[in-house]
Amino acid sequence: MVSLPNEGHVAELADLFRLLGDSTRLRIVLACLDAPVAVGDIAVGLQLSNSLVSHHLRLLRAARIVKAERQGKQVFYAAADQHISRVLADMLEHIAEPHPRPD
Amino acid sequence: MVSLPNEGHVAELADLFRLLGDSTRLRIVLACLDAPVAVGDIAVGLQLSNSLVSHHLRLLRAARIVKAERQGKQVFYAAADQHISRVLADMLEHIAEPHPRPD
DNA sequence: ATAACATGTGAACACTTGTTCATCTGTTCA
DNA sequence: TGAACAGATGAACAAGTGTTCACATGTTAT
Repeated sequence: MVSLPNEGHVAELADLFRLLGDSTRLRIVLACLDAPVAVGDIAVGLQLSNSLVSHHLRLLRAARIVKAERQGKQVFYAAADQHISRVLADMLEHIAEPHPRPD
Repeated sequence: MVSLPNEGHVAELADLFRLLGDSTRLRIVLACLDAPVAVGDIAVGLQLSNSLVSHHLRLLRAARIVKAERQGKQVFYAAADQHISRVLADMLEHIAEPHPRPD
């Protein structure tokens, strides 16, 4: 049951979903879902350029999907809160849902 | 706790989020979240052209975010399953979450 | 059959956006 | 101070996408 969000919240909601709506960016979020990871390590792990990862992380951080914490030369990123994990888990369940007959 | 989705699932996940990532399309989803609504009624309710609503509904239906049911001349659309509502609810909670300090 | 209504669809446009490259800021250690 | 490392950022381009317009499809009635 979702109490209908007002106009402003709809735009904010859409912005969040749009950020998760790119495969590269989504993989970055998934990479730092369980524990903080440094930018460079994300880049290596996903085989992306540091620049690209950094660009995406900036957007994700601005939307508070991830949070950053500096440790020396490195900056570690992690999922901002539990809700992000839940959103992902719910959407995975949606995918897992058997699609019977239509359309 | 999210068991890491494989490559194919990441793309599928991203596609779903991308569809919810447009304000117009998101409003359409919200409009038929609780009960089936006809295309024309959605258009009137949101002040959009029938054509635009239809275009969006096609994408949403292809991704099984909404399901369609014909009744005479009209076609009623409704959210496909509970997971969609949950995803939206979780993301709303994320927005409601107080953002304490950083940046 | 025809008309009227509801929805679907293809093409075309403007606009947005992901990616790369080059450069810059900031931090640590010598 | 300088060099070396980690990350951030702006510009520019290709590719993708939301919207409109005109027209097609399908359904119910006369």
